Amino acid sequence: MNKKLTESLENYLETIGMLVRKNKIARVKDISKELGVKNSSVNIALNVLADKGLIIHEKYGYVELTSEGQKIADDIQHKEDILLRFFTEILGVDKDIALKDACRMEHTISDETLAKLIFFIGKVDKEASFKKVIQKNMKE
Amino acid sequence: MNKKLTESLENYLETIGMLVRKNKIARVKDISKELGVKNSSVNIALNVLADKGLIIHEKYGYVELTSEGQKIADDIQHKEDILLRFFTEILGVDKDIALKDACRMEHTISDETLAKLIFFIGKVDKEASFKKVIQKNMKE
DNA sequence: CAAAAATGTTAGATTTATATAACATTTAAA
DNA sequence: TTTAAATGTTATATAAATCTAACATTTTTG
Repeated sequence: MNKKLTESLENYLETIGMLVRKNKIARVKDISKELGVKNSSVNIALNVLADKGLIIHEKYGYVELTSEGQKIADDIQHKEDILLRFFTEILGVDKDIALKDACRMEHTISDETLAKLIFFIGKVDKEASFKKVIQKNMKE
Repeated sequence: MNKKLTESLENYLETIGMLVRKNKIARVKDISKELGVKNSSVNIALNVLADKGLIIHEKYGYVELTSEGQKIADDIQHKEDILLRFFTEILGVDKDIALKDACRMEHTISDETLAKLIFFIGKVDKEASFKKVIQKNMKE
């Protein structure tokens, strides 16, 4: 029943989730500022997300995530977090660049590849010797 | 002067490059089959690419890459290759899934992150002990 | 509280990428 | 070598995501 969202809609959901976490509320203005688009574009996207049952948005009011919308927002944020950690902690990519990459790739990475990344990071967290070997090899 | 191509146009260029490599020539029909779109869609994309000076396409004729187009096609293919190798050889992702991921991420990975992946793979190639440690930690 | 400022919404336009359907050209085959 | 099949092109339509500009509502402030 749940067709895949577009990258754009995923970004709206993720941004709403972040704003609610940070400010308790999410407003059209904040979403547009965060994503670098116009209020009118946000409004159109919000209507689509509301139609899909992923947010609640009363006219001139705040935006809230439904539980389904929250789940998707969390899922995307999780993908971003994993990719960011992998790029910075394992590959040693500069943080700003790593974040930009993560924000783009979070929409396309498969569950399988994500699981492998999680496994990899988990191993590095647990096994100090593994971490050491990687740091040694990835430096310079 | 060279604005970034859309993901769609990158895919067309990459596909043309692959077909020329494989069959010596690239035809509209083969491009549409490869990308799962209609001939008419291919035609429109070819007009755009020709306008940008990336391909040569005479009416009812074969499609050729200009040297600039070839360079871009090679660049994208290289990104795909690196991502595919990383996913399969380092992370142990199933090949089919890894290829799909690579085909999507090749359009968004930054040069910096790509360079780190290349470095990582290069180290694994050169340092047998490094490879061993990864294989041991990534198994099961 | 009334006016001004800020914020939100709607209508209509643009761009990109696709499709279908009709038409044109080229290639293959009877 | 003419006709049928395959291939390529064009015209027109649709969907998604954005924009600008006009309008509506809410909030702030003098």
